[in-house]
Amino acid sequence: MPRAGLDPAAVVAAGAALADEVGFANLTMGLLAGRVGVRTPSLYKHVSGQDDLNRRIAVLALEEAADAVGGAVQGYAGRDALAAAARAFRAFVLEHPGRYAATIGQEPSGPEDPLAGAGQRLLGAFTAVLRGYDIDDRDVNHALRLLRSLFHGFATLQASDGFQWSTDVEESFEWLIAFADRGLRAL
Amino acid sequence: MPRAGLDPAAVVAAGAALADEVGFANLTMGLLAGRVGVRTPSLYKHVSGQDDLNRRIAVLALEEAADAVGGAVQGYAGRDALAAAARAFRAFVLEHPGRYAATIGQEPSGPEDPLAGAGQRLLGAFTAVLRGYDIDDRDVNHALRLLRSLFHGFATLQASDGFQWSTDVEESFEWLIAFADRGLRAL
DNA sequence: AACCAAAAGCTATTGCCATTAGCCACGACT
DNA sequence: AGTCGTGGCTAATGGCAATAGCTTTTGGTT
Repeated sequence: MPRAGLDPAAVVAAGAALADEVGFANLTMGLLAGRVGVRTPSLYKHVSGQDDLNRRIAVLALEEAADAVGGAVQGYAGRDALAAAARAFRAFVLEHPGRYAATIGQEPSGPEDPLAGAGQRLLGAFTAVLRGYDIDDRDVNHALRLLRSLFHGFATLQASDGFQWSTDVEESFEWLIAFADRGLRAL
Repeated sequence: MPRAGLDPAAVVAAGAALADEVGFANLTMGLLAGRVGVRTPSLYKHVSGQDDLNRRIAVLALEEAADAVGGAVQGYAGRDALAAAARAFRAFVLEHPGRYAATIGQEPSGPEDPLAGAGQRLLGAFTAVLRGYDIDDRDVNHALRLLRSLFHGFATLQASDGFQWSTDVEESFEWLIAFADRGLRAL
């Protein structure tokens, strides 16, 4: 039996890719094992179980999302930055619905949890967007939560194809960006 | 063996209550059976399986949410209506996290699906809120999606205790309502 | 009042999935 | 060449969903 040359990172990456393909809810250890060319119990040499796998996928997703949003914002400010961040975030969720779903309902066990760090990085990317607006210090946290709620809500509703989002979703999203921009400028 | 006197509605109601208590992810057929005083296979006389149960819980949750929001809005208009709807929706999600979680990721199979009808009712309650604002017909749908995204996002992030929402979540929520109100009035 | 069919329970069983135990081969390093 | 940790394997366990098939209650009909 030749070695498969796996390591935790490879297993997690494959798990994330598989989750995107088959849906997070349908990600099983057996399916993942088949994908990486190994029998199920062998996966336990790299991750300690399904919970661990899920958490690691969530961390990966948050880091990638933070990179995507952070990268998209580079060189922009104000409305342009907001639009870039929003589009990047939504694109990420739609392209990687499985790994993003892994982040829902995960909460960091403590400040040392990698999940907390990854979450902070994503939040930081949105904070950068807010710096382009003239917002009172007291309002920054509220505004941050607003943006997070708005984008998370829109992306997840669309990803689950919630309710007859039949047409012009793009248009609605652009409208939403404009709405948020007007509101933030008016503070 | 005395009959337990169950019917589908009772099973679904008990399932929803149990989901609120133990979390939607931990709702199992065995647990529900124990709760209603019956052995597991007997549940299958009332619901066709776990998927069916989940969908029915989701329908119940959407109907209840629609009732809560619709009722709260009665007699109010404009900002008052918006605030009432927002608070009612959030209160519902926080009081019934399990059944609300059942609605996430469910998509109606067709226009005949009860899930579609229940979703429409909830949407209708929010539409009523928008009537209190002077919104161009072309924008109504966008605004509806905005509100749905905003409230869904906020509620689910808080319910999953997303990111250190440590304190002053109430304040953030009121801030968010004010933000949306200003934006809608400015249209 | 007796009867009977449908409904609603039950036990037993199957099969899938996560997880653990314990064995064995590969291969890097001495 | 020897050795030892790592990463793979088979086998087994336990939980859960689901199905099969039997039995009892129940409510309506004669």
